[in-house]
Amino acid sequence: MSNQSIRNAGLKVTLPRLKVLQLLEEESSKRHMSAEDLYKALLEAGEEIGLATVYRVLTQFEGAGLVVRHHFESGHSVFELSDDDHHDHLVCIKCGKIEEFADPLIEQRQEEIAAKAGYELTDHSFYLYGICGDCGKKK
Amino acid sequence: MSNQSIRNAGLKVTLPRLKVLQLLEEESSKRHMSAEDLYKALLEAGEEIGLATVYRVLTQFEGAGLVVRHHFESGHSVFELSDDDHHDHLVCIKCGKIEEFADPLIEQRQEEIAAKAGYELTDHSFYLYGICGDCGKKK
DNA sequence: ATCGTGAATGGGAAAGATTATCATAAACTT
DNA sequence: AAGTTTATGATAATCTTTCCCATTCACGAT
Repeated sequence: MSNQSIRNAGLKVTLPRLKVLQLLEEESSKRHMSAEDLYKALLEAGEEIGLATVYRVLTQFEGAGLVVRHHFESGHSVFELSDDDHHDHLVCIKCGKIEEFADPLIEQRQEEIAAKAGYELTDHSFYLYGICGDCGKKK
Repeated sequence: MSNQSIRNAGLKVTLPRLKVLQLLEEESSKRHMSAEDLYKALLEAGEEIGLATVYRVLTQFEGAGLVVRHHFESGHSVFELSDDDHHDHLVCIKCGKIEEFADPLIEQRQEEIAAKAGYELTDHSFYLYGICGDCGKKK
């Protein structure tokens, strides 16, 4: 339950935090949302929340490992609920559709590359951009 | 010569374009520079140039394939002179040092992943973050 | 070398995303 | 239930990038 997730993250359970987390739980698998997206959606749902609070809460959630921040190409951040099994993203540059994938072979290769260069790997950012099947047809 | 590169890109050879390109040729292998970085460096070198021009020129260079734009994690763009052989980046999160690497195995795997999902791959963004050998010692 | 024209420039205003400020309101402790 | 601390919300501020437009520049023709 969202309630516990927030507590486990070491954060007080407040209404704004709950609302943001619940919305992410509903939507995050369908689409990746920006702070603005979440703010508007909550307003439309009749919630009273400030944009600054949404930004703050998202930053805290990110720090606590509850959500993952992505940059994609647009420059601004979008967020996704973090699940345990890591995955990367395949983004359609026409319609914006996002598919997720996991590839153990690439994961392993990354470690090897980092090790060879004397780096201790902490994180990575990996996005594939292309044209999805649907968009490819109707050119 | 920078002169020809600009012409080949289908752009008029102007002083600002020359200066930006030359600065990238000197610095780009050492560090990746933002529009602001380039602007300041040119001012300090006594050049008269406007910030808006730097942004415009970089966007044109990117479109012409002369430079590559990276987002890294900071949110703002940095630029690198593009060379023919593609490579990705390994970034130290402590000191900011950047190493380049190329891995045919990963390149090939990307194609396979995209194909399996029905996507036609157009681009990708791949960064590894870690702690470099130097920074790892002096913890 | 000079001229004319369309394209490029520079400076400031504008836009978009995000963060800082601070008085008010909401949480947890007692 | 009261007090203390922390979070919130509205707005201002900041940062990066783009837009606007009068002036200047590059380059082909003279």
